[in-house]
Amino acid sequence: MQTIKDVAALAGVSDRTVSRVVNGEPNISRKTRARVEEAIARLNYIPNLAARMVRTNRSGVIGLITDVVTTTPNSVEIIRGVQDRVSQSNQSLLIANTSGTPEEEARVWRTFQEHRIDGVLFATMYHHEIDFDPALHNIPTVLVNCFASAAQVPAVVPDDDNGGYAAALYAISKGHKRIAFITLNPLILASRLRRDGFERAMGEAGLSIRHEWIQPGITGAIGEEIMCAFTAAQNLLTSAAKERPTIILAGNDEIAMQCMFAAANLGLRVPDDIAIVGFDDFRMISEQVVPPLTTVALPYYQIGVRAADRLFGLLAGSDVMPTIERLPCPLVQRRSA
Amino acid sequence: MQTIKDVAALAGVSDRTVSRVVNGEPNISRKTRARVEEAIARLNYIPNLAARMVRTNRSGVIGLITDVVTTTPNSVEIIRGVQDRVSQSNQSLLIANTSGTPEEEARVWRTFQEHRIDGVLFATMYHHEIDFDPALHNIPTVLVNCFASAAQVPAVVPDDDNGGYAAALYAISKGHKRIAFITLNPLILASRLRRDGFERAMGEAGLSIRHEWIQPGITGAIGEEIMCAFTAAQNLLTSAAKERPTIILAGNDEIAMQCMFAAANLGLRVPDDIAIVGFDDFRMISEQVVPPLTTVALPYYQIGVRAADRLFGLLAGSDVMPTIERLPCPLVQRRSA
DNA sequence: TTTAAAAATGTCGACGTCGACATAATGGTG
DNA sequence: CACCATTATGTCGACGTCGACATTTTTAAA
Repeated sequence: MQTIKDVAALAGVSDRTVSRVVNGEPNISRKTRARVEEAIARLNYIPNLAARMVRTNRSGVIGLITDVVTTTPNSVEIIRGVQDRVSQSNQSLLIANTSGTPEEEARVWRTFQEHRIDGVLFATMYHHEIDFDPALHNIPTVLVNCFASAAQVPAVVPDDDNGGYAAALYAISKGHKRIAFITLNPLILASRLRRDGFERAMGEAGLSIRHEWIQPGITGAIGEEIMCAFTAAQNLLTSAAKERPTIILAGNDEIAMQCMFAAANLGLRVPDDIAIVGFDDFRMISEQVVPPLTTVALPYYQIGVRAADRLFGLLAGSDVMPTIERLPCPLVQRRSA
Repeated sequence: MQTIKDVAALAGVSDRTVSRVVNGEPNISRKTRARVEEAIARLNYIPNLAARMVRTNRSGVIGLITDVVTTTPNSVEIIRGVQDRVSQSNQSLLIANTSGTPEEEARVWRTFQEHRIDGVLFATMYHHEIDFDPALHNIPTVLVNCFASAAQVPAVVPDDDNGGYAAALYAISKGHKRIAFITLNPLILASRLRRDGFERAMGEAGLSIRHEWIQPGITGAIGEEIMCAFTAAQNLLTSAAKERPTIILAGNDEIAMQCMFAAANLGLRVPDDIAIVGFDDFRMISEQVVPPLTTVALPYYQIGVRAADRLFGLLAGSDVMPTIERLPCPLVQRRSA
């Protein structure tokens, strides 16, 4: 592999001059720069970042730690957002996965420290609170899709509460009065937040909430969830037309999909007999279901971008935002409501 | 940050001895090792990989290049497989994304070369043939979910053909005679392969293929696909019971889902009136649809693991497999067929 | 033309680690 | 106890780059 010295020799200048050209430093004569660039091209010289790193003590690498990437496939969008932002700053992205176990997590942090990572994005695939002690790792960190209320760690999360609010508001604005809500697993934070938003909107609109119309669509301990949205929807929809809700807000798109199946099974048309609104905007479902799903979008891509953005801010010593930043979940109108 | 010399000073040995302990080299006396480890712990010393890299000229980092991660969320499984295998070998994973543009791709290769990456996994999110000139990059590379027939580049891909075969075989084994196939976009390689497998099985079973029962569920140029599976299924299912297929094999799970909606709309029960088999096993769909979908699983996780495995083989100079390795797509039995 | 300021280039060494080699301590053997 | 084979530890320098500083060249003002 060619080094800066080979280039220097060929161009007939000192290695330091080549270094300057490579790093775009000022005060290089036009002629010298041309000669050096010529030599670089001829030798196909490629700088050695490791060497630079040893010298400068900055790696230009950001680490992304994820827990169980697998559960929510759409959280790839977070990765994509992060990546776009990171490569825009000419940095690189090292990723690692804790599989959810503390041992693995420790190993990952260790590896990152060995790489002298500039900063870390710690992303979870469910929006939830975590135990996080920044002092333990000593690397600037931004939490993604999770937060630590004890410590003052910057975090970027979706605004589930306002998402639920938006869904309810939309239903109300369309004239619905009989509104049901099939929630996520109550053990999940997002479940509570989305429902809170829903109830807030209902309250503000002066609509009463019928408690038998708020049903969990998922139950069971985390890791062994049981999907019961189909049954819940079936129950909601079997009563006489006058008695049943005219719209179901679903805790997520899978639940919404099951509602659609329940409706179809009962011979009810969506959205005419029963309107349905999802949550998350998992395209694979929301766009492919028939009719396509009106849903509240989780801004995963934005979250990734913002998180990386804040990390760079942190590194530059200029992160000014509130510690926990909530990104809006916009309603995406399609045809199911 | 502490260096090996700080540790050496504290332990009262030479830096070289510390290095030996850190790297687990033999011939260190029990006592010395203990003293050094004590010092390491006390100082919280963490080796500097960059420095090691400069010295040894091996980075211990594998690069993963993906194209548009976003389109097929489930291909995260590939990443997860790669990651598990890579961290098992105590290497790290640098990932970057080309967004599908040649400029970005060039940039990514360049960055990887600067990092002196040991090897590259080049993954595409659709199974297809690519133009790939290994001489251009000069880094050991394994292709993932794609292949280059011109050059002799190791590749790991799903065996779509046998997947289609398995689906058809399953249908046949269940006594179905009237079998329809709603394909992927004919422009996609997987479409042809899956269909080939289907036709092979039909041929072997002596069943004739009714051409009006093979319909595309997706059409249009790549990047602007139009989903028409719902309509296709509707057409297939509106004829009288004696005249219509008893089972539909779908090109993927989204298509299968649309078939289920079409069936429901026509008042047909799955699987009693019409059985449906998907492809891909996108859990978000296949497990959540009602009834859950019998489908052919794309072994994405395995593909990731195998690809990384082969890359390490390549690096160790011992990759012996056939250039293009096809991983089986097993049928996952659920309740839609 | 002289002169000072600015621009362009060069010299040297350090970053943290480990390879090559040298040396010292230890343990058996005859 | 001398001797040699191990085993254990140390010395030195190089890896490729860039920071600090020095030197030379150019430019422009006096």
